[in-house]
Amino acid sequence: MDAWLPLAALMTKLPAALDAQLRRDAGISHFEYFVLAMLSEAAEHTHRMSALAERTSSSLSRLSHVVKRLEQRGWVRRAPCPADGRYTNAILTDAGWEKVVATAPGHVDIVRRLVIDALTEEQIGQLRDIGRSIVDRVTPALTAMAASTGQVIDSESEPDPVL
Amino acid sequence: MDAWLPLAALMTKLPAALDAQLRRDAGISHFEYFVLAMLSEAAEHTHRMSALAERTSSSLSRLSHVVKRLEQRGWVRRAPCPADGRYTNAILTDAGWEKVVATAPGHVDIVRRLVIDALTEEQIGQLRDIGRSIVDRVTPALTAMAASTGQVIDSESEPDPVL
DNA sequence: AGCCAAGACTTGAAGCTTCAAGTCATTGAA
DNA sequence: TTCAATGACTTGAAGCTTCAAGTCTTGGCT
Repeated sequence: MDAWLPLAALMTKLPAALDAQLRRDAGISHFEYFVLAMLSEAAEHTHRMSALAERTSSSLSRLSHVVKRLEQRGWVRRAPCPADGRYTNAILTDAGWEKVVATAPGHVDIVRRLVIDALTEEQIGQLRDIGRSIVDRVTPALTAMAASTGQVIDSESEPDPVL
Repeated sequence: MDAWLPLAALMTKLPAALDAQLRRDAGISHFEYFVLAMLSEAAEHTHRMSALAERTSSSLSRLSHVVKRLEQRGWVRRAPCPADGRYTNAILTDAGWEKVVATAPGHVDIVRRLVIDALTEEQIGQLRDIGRSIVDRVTPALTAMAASTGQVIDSESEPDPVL
């Protein structure tokens, strides 16, 4: 409880703060920014939708809706993958690149102020390790739960550490 | 970046995992559970709406909508505060109490498995301190941003550490 | 060749959150 | 006393996410 309550508070408040800054200063949500940022780092400013969903930890459905909105705003365009027509590529436009360049400094600044500056050098290292450990547990659990909708966890007979 | 990326991943995936477990096993969202849990810990199983919003880190509007749904499901009821008619009390019903009692073990179990068991004793202590430090920074920043909608952060002329 | 199964999205509807107004009770000033 | 002003919600609409189907392409089987 001692450690869980602060973490629970963190998980609700920090995303809210990041969202508020981006919405106020750039008119986009944190998730929209994150999608643009991931595309800006990709080779050719291009990503398959499924790979982008993976990188942004989102469902394909959510990503599809968001990319449609970003497309309407002129920051992204979509094209079927020339090599394999089953895939769709999301491509950052020039306007999209400029949006990222204009928006990134303010975002980086608030992350630094709210997270990095709140901690000592030592704590930053601890946070990295703790974050990785938890994410490594959560990721397979999330996959397992998506696969077993409607079932109840049986912690007695199921020694699998995943859940 | 080293520490930020794991934290960003944590903030999207851990809430998703908790939500999935509660939705699957109890048919409620994590936020709905949290509201019921806070009420179950309160004296008389009662809280003013504004105090409950504070404790759950949510807006009054969001809480109002959620409590309405919980009321429709019979787990909560609302009554104006006898002492001061401006306030509204949210009160956990007997059925609501039973819902919490039935739901808590599964939720506690998954938090333990995903968070606590992923860490050493030492890391749990570190996480508590890190979480508190960040939340202490984020909370006033969030308040400040709510108050200054539409304005741009000026990091040069504004030495205030809040943002 | 023809078909079917699998994978990769896309879409429409339903549910939840946010935003902007609106309502109601109480306090304080004229 | 009367009447803003404040504070505490509540509500309806708009926007975003999730869920369940539906579409389209490719690879493999016959």
